[in-house]
Amino acid sequence: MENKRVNIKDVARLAKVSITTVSRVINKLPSVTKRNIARVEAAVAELKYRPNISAQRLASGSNNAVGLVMPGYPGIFHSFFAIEIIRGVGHACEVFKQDMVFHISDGVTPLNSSYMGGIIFADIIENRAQLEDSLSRHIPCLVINNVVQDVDVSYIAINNIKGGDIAAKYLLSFGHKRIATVTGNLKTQAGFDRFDGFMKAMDEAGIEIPKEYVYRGDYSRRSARQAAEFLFSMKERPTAIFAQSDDMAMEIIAVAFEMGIRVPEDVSIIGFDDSPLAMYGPIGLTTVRQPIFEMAEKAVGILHEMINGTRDTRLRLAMDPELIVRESCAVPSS
Amino acid sequence: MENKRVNIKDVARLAKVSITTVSRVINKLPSVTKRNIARVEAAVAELKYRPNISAQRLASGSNNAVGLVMPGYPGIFHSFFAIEIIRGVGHACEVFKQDMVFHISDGVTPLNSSYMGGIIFADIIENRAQLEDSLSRHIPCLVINNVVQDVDVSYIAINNIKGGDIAAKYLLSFGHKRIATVTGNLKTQAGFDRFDGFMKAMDEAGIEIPKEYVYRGDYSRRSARQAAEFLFSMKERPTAIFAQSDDMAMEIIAVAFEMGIRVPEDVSIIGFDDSPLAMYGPIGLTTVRQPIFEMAEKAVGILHEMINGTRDTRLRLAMDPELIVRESCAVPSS
DNA sequence: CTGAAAGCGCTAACAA
DNA sequence: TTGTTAGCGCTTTCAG
Repeated sequence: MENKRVNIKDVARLAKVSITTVSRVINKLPSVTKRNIARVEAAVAELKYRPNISAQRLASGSNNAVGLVMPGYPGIFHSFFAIEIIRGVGHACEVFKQDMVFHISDGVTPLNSSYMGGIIFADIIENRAQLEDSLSRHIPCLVINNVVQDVDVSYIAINNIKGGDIAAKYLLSFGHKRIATVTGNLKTQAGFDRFDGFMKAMDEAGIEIPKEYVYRGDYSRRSARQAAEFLFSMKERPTAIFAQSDDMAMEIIAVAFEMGIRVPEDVSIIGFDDSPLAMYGPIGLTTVRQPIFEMAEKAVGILHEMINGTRDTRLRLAMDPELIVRESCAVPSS
Repeated sequence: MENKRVNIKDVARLAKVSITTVSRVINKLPSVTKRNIARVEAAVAELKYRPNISAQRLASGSNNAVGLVMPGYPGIFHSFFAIEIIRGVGHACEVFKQDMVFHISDGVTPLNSSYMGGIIFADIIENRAQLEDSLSRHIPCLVINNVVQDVDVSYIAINNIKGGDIAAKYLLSFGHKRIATVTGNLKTQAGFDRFDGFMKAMDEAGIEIPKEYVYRGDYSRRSARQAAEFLFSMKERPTAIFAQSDDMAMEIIAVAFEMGIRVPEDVSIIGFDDSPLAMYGPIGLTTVRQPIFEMAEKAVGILHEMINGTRDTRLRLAMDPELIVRESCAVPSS
């Protein structure tokens, strides 16, 4: 039934060379005559031979699959963030001709780390144990999307403080004074930092944000809807709102439409993410773009260097977000 | 530098048993005394030993990583569909303790199939060659989300014809007569089938759909917006619209709001997908749910059976979609 | 119930 | 440039 897999020996036999030569051709080592290369390639083609990767790894000791470990909390897979990471890592792996072993982590199941040449941890939340375990095995690890202080590991993060700052300054540039914000989950580093950067910039500008203008959301559309209904029904409505995710920003705009409030004439809205959603809808959403895809791509490159020993110092990198101007912000009319 | 990995021998030495016994404990084979199990486990813990998967695979001949190959066309990663597949496969792999090797296919790069015990192809579009190649190597393959006729391979698909039928019948149940549809990409099997099922049901019910009531979209929000603007500005407006994706349905609703057309009073809208987006927005979207996650999960189970020879007959399964009633449909007022 | 020994398919010295 | 040979770390008969 299971028709025996063709192996390197079969190829060697057919090509009338040694298995070493076949191995050399497969690995594109120099020092093989053209004639032999041709013979081997012909045999490979005829037999449809594919090297057994497990054997290659075992024999060579090398291990070129990059692991991507993502937290599995509900909702993450609907987030733009998660998708961009998968895309970025996947794409870079394609380029580096490495396999990507994808692991949705429950924080408990141990990783088959022997399998992976290196591991990228996206967002350390509950999988700190896995990270430390892998580290203790001397497997190259890289954390993305999180600034990690308490563990000696390289990371690439997004400068969310700067992101909050960018949003704040942009709103201020129009002369807004009554500025509200709908936060993401403040327990996450990203959520806190965006908020922090935003508030600091306001402070520096001498703009005071009253408590009622700070609505603690959780990135969900539901929370944004509640926030919008609350803010829009205030006696003294804000003239600008910084929503800490595009999803929330879009929901706020939707509520505004429903309530007959015009964007950006009556209220300016700025989001965060530059999700593709931001381009559609009734009005283009001005937002702060996070280079998630680029971060993920870069991570693979760095990991690559770590794996082949080109890099051994700890990397701490925070990538800067960028303002994307569309139509949802303007000077206040009131 | 690279501190030597601990291997099964080290564990055996420390536990004072043979490596065979260690292997047995690792693989949870019976026939090991409790005492020895304990000794081995202690040694494993102390040494932080992890079996080398490449060696395990090589020695056992087995190969338990499931490959997931997805087309890489632009936009796919923003689709609800793709995410659900990744989640479903990822989750099931976790359960079966298999690794998931994720491959974003460009249709050209050959797969490292020797790596995988079996492969799940999501949506055969441009990667037919890879599928056939893998098949010719006798690697268990399973196609999901596509009915495949011309290749002898098992598949699990969604019954989109039925889905179209469900949408049609639901709209008809309210007594709608002027019914329009905004199609997805009709070149895709899913798009065509939904349209087909819908039209047939209309036909059977004796309802004629004029040409202008069929707007050929492409799943994009942009196309939906155009469709909505077109349909809503007709002299004889449809009283109900079947949008062949939730994304498009949401956009149509947004346009309706902008134009002051009420949903569902003036126009009923039914979507397709049951994307999480459908739950938010100004009004709950009635839609047809596709069991994508379940399909992906099931695929892993089936593949598992194929891999260990429990199943060898070709499987052709189409899973039924299901109506999800929310608030966007009602009896026509005009 | 346990252990010795023979590979799994491949790479990497080392010789020739 | 090529081939011989010894493992890589583990599983799996097969004896004991």
